[in-house]
Amino acid sequence: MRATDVAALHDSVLTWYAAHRRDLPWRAPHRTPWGVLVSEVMLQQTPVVRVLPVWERWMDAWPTPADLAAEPSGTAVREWGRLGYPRRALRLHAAATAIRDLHGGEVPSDEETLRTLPGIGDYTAAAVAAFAFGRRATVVDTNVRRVHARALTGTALPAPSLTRAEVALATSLLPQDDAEAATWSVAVMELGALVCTARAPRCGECPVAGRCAWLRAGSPAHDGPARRGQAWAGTDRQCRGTLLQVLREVDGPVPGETLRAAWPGRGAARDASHELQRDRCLDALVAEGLVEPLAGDRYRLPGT
DNA sequence: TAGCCGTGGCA
DNA sequence: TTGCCAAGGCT
Repeated sequence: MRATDVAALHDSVLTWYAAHRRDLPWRAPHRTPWGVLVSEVMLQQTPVVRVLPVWERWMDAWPTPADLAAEPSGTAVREWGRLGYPRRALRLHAAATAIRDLHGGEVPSDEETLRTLPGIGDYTAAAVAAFAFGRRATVVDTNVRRVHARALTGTALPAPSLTRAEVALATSLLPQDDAEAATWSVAVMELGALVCTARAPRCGECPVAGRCAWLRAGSPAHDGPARRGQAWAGTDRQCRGTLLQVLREVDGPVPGETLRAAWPGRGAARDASHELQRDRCLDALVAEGLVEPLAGDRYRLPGT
């Protein structure tokens, strides 16, 4: 893109963002780097509306990494509630412990160090560096990828997995100034979340519609390989979720009998293969540290 | 690297 | 109703 086109793109999106941005608590002026980090982990594959109440509770209970690290890991898993992917809670607890023990209790500000923390990958490291510390970092999430795919590449959806070319494109669009770069990143993400949505984009409200390559091409349908749906009914994921839900909702240790009765439910679905699946999933949860086995065939969330 | 890892709302 | 999707990370 020509420099003048990039500048016009910046102006359009930043002006739109200033007028339409949501006042999310992790964007408030008094936010802390820890609050930003917690929000970014919770937001991984999880909608904002579901994160909001859990984030508020977590920040009230554990305003610093050391506060969370002082708890048993199972407490983090319990307070994670139904956000999904509960291993994130475990990793967040481990990250808090590492921050306390290895980084003087302060969230690191550079991407490289952030990436060493459990549960912090390329996206989250860049997001924390940018949004918590105002660093110039290339933030590429699913929203950014979709906006770039449409507005610049002209396709309905990005490729299944992130490519080097996409990262290079995002970097090429990043303003030189640190603070402006961070605002640009969150603005593009917000545009993707509110206007340039996956299923029914609101092109009539889009500040970039006039220069959108996808619109100009006639909004062609996605022509790549169909996206693989994630199976659910009867899968290990459902089984693990069911077992963990029992442990979350009960205070203290649960008899193995109670746990086993939760899967696969009642009636004809109960057979030997389901029991094998159930036992395999429980073993895996224990191996991953999400469940702690106790003497006398009892189980609990670790340390609780 | 492709597959796995939760959960719930919406078109 | 059901498949798709939501601020990914890990192996």
